Amino acid sequence: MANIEGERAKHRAAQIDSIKRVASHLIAEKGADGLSLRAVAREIGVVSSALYRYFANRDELLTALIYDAYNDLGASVERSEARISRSDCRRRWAVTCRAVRRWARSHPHEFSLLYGTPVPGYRAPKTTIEAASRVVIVMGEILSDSTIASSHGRSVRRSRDVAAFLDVDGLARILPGVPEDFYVRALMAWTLIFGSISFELFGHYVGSVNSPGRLFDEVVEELGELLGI
Amino acid sequence: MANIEGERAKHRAAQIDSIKRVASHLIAEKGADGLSLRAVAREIGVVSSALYRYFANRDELLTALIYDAYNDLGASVERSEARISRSDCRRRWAVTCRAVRRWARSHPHEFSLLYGTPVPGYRAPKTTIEAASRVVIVMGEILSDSTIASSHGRSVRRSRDVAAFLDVDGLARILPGVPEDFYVRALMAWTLIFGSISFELFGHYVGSVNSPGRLFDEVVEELGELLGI
DNA sequence: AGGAATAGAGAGCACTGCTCTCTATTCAAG
DNA sequence: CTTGAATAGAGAGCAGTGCTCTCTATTCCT
Repeated sequence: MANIEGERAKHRAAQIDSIKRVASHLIAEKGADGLSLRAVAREIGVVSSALYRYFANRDELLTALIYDAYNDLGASVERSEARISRSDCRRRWAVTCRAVRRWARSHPHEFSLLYGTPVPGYRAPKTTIEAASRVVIVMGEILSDSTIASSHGRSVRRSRDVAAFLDVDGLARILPGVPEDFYVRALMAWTLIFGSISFELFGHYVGSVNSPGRLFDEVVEELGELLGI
Repeated sequence: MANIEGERAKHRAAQIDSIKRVASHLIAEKGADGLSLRAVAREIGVVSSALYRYFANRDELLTALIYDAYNDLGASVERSEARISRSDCRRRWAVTCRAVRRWARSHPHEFSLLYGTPVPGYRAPKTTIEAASRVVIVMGEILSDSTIASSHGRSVRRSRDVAAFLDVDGLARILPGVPEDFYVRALMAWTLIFGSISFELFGHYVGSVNSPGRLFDEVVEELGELLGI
């Protein structure tokens, strides 16, 4: 079972790769709605029913592509961030945020797939969530490092018991060393970064923002201050 | 031409109404992807080709529904905000933001239609943009009123020349009396309010936020402070 | 009253996701 | 090495989609 050397197993892996590659191109060109199994089959020179040997249905293929896209985004952001000196938290923060935006702008349809309207009912296989966390983890590390380094006494609003509405255990794993008072602001930063990019890509800034990139940089800086980075 | 009294004109208006009503229900139940012209036709007891007498294609019907949804959201938010004393800007701000969230949660598919992945290529007929502005206008008025009332000297980051990347004319119309230094923060607030709701509805808070409502309230308050409301 | 505009019916085209059956190939165990 | 099982793909077919075209009945306007 699952003989990795067999001719069949090899062919299978290659086919799955082909399917995902072609499907990925289709999505990049025409968006998730434009992804048609029949078009994929046509492209790789096979009849449409053959695809069902590899993916039970369209949603399953889409889920696989979502997983890959999260990993692509994550890897891209990790690479950019890794190039910056660990001690320069401000720059790490700015570079990380800009890397997210750059990926989003060069993969608009994939970004929509990840952060736009969810396509299936739910799309929360555990592996997907894990892949989705990669960007968040990078951001969390920066905040952690900066908090530890500066032990700043920056005033944070009266904290209220954050444990009442946040999953403090989960957040503590992403934000080690960061006081709970900061959790709300950290979530705000995460949300606003992706919210800004969505607003830009989805056209909501048309008519009020001429250079979304400049605004984004301002937002990143403002958030850096709010977080004490 | 356009005789509003004629039997035909009356029937036409009624049919358009029926179509939109049925289509709206379909979207509310199954989302924009689940909207099928044939299903609408079936429901109102007419053959599918007849619908093309009223809407040139699916996108045009969708655009009409988007327009209506923007207006429904706008009217709902305006109603809530109007109930608060004009002088109590903090409360007006909180109530307005909560009204947006309440509408979004009771109309999740419509919210996705407006603020999720854009469906056609572009959807920017002028009337739609106008309808979309209603919520923004309410928010802008609150910020204006609070700025004028308090003439606070709250410290805002070095301003940079905002005119270089924002449409200051357009923004000045929405934010009369608000100094340009605040424009970036105002845009941040707008973006974060809708970004938070998107993250909640699209499932990105699963695993880190237990009560999105509580988090939302915190965010609203934090934004209020950032804006000096 | 008669010609023009309109609403709807109905057939049809090209496309979709998906299922089912049937054949050819590879695999793995005797 | 052979033989029976597992697998990949082909091909037909079903039910659904958006949309177009033609044809008929009704309303409108002059």
